[in-house]
Amino acid sequence: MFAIIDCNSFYCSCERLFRPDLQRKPVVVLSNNDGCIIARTDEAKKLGIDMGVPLFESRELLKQHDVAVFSSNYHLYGDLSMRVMDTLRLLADHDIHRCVEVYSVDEAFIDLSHLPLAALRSFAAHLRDVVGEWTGIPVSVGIAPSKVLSKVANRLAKKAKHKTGCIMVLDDPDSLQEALEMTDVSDLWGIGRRYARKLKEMYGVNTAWQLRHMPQEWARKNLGGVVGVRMIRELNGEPCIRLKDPLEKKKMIATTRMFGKPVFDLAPLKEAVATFTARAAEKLRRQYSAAASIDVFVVTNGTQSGSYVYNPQHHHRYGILTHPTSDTSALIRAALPLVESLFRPGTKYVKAGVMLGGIVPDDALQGNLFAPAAPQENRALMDAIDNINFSMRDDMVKFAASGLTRNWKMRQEMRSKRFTTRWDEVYEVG
DNA sequence: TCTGGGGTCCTAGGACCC
DNA sequence: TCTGGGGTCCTAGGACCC
Repeated sequence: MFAIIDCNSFYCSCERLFRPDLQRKPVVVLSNNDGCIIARTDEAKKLGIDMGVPLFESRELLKQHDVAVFSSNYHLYGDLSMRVMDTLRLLADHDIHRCVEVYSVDEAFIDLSHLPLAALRSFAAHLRDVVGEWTGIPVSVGIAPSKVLSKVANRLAKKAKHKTGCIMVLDDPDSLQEALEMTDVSDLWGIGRRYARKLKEMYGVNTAWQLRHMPQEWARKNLGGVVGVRMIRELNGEPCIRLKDPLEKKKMIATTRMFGKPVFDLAPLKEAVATFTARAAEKLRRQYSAAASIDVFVVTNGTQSGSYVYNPQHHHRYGILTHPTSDTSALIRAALPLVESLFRPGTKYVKAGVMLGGIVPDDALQGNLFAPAAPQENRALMDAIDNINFSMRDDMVKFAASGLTRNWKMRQEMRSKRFTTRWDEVYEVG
């Protein structure tokens, strides 16, 4: 059996921790750049505020109902996420390295195959209560024989909080059938917009229960090959998607941002890309990896005539490094010529980003026959910079190419304080 | 005026090899 | 003039996730 533990309205719950006055009030959190709404409490959902809608479209509604609006505060959410995950690991401690998979900032799977069926419900309640007590974050728990089914359980637990106490265990055929009949295919983990539409319009498959009875060979042809086959098997209670090893490293590392205001010149564009490269390199070093390729992209908002149409155009270019590296200066040296070659004067740029690929462990760097050996002496310098930036303040030490002006940086007008990670912003009591 | 950021897995198809 | 079969590696692009 698998459990999925999911924090309820995670970002909003984080904000509420430091604003108890908002406990029963509608709260929303905005995406970077205060662009759109990416988290809502139940109260906000009830007002008809949808996920992902642009802020400017819902301003009226928010004002009308006195909704509390926050810019996203990733320092805070990241720190609270760590506390929740640490708690889960502690509670599931029989094999600390294999049994908890942190799936996202607010979700974790736990492998419960060692527990007797009769113990599942009380274990779930224990998780919910202890996490709530220690971190202040409310969570929902779904338990079922496969990951896909546990997500189904979790969703239903959350939908009827008062009835379920945020816990649902699907451990017998009847409860499983009932749950799958109540679940629209579009609400399944792994069925997105496109497949949901295809399933309904072409095949008349509307519920998870119906999908469960489709043949595997049909799924192989029409639902993304082996991905579709796995979906059918998971729905039938046969686990096909294992827990991921927590030591696995990322295969791609990206840092991308919308600009606070549009950029027209090469200089700030280069500054931005250098800054993103430095950030991506930090992430790379944090997992003890090196990258062999770098991809730079810029986004223009397309042609604009008459009424405004959001029509982003991506342009990218990539370079291969002579040998894999995690050295910020080497990566910036590779990135800047790519920006230069992408740049077109007179163009309005709204976003840019850097993606590192060809990621390998940095302790086993393969030599390049045609290039000098990889310079590793910068590693100590890089570590020093990382330590200073982590403990003192963001970007206390940075590369000159990153610039000092940063006119392009994002807007965050309604950000709460970083209560838990910055001494000068720590929460004050009475 | 204004629309996030960071990932994963899979498949098809081309280049290349023996 | 004829023109196989089996494999690997890489990239682009599609679909999905939170």
